[in-house]
Amino acid sequence: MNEMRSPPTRCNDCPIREKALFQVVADRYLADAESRRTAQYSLAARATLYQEGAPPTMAYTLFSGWLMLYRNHSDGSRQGLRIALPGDFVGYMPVPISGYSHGAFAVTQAVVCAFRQHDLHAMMEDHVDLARHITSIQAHYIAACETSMLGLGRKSAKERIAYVVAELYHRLAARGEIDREGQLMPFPLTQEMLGELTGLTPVHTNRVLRKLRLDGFMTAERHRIHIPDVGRLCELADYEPPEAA
Amino acid sequence: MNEMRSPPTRCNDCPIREKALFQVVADRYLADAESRRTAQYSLAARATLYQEGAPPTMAYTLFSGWLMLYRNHSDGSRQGLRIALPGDFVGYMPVPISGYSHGAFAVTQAVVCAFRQHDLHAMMEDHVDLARHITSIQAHYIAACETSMLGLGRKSAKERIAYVVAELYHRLAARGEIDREGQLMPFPLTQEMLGELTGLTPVHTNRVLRKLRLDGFMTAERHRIHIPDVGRLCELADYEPPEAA
DNA sequence: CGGGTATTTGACGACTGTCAACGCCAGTGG
DNA sequence: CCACTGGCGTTGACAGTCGTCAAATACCCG
Repeated sequence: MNEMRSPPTRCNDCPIREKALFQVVADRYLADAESRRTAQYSLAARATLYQEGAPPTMAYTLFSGWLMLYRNHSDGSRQGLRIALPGDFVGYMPVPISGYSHGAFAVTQAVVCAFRQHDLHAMMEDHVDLARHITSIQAHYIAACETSMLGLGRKSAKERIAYVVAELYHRLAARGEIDREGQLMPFPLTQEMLGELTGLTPVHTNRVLRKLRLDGFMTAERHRIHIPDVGRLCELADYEPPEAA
Repeated sequence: MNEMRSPPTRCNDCPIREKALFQVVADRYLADAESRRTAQYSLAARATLYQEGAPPTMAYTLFSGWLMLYRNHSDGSRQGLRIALPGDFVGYMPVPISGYSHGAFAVTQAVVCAFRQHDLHAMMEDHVDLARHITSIQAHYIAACETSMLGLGRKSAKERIAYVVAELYHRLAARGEIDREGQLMPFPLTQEMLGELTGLTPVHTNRVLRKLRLDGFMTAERHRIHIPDVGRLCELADYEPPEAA
């Protein structure tokens, strides 16, 4: 599918059991999953994982790195739909769907674990609640999409960018990827990608980032963002941090 | 929940079997469904079916009329997410979800059939492929949401409005609700609702509709729209009619 | 060090929102 | 039957956000 994708390898060096966030297959399915899972892939930064419209043969759990889900527009531009972080499950398409509804590419170098959709469907037969689990993952993705629609349709550029950053901050925090002081977050997205997620041009994204910096909300450096006051950023973004689990 | 909702009645006057588009419960589940289904509700135009954040006790199949799914914004405005047409299944939220991710209200007078979420979950245990069916409904909704995100983020007001109309045209056509000549479609949405769906203000929606009329794409009258050339409208909207089934 | 990618900035214009006012129409009550 | 009333649609003037075009700068990788 993409020359940047390295050949499949068995997951021996990265066994499923070590991935606390592996969403799809809970402990009870592990033996089953081990036998059905096909391979682990390593993706170079910018490599395509799957393309919009392609036959959905595989679904993936992200082990490491960031992915971006996107949708192409006929004018050549691209709308970012969602950033996938380690532990997220992407690319699942139930049977009557004949093509991926979106594309996915690696923002950073990334490692994914691939499942055949066919195997997942078979596993849903054997394990009733796996179906509910996948249904739940879909529902969470739906809620995120609805939130994005609200943002794209109603919020200003400043609020949309603040929202993307605030949400990523909390998703990273839940994974322990925010530093001790809670002000510095890794941020491998380019300004162009941030604009794709927020429906803005790269130029305007840059201007808004400057304004956010001047207003003291955040300082976007190379590959990371400093946030002096997360609460204030969330307030601007109208983002409600989820209840700590 | 809403004073405009009429008291529940049994479905005797509107048996499930007559609804060809009833998506959730295929023929094989009908006996089961009849016993579990609680009631049929009639909604007045503008009545709320369920509210964002409320405990998701019920899910609904729309029998007649139009619904609009929406999400409230903190500034008091509202983002339209999707129009539900007869046969559509709305409001399903899997177990870990504690509140509806969006609200729904009746655009026109409407009749829905209500299922307890609890019963649906139980039915998914007994009927394996019902789970897949619901998963598939979710996936179609996801694809629609992704398409909307692309529109809200990348398309002009003219294209977005054209898209909503073109999509509704084809969904109505599939239900046989377009007249013989294929140019006149029912359209109960107010311009304000159309603006909510497209992320526009009512005023600008009106201006764009005028421009679409001047350019010969459509004539929006009271409760209906005339489309002289559907193909040209779809081209403007960048809408691909689904393969005729 | 060189070349490509990413960021930054300015000037300008188009698109869309805001505010305000008016007209149209259907339903209501006298 | 008619006046009233509220919702919806329409239009104008104006402002602000955001996109486009262009160019310069900064940064990374080889």
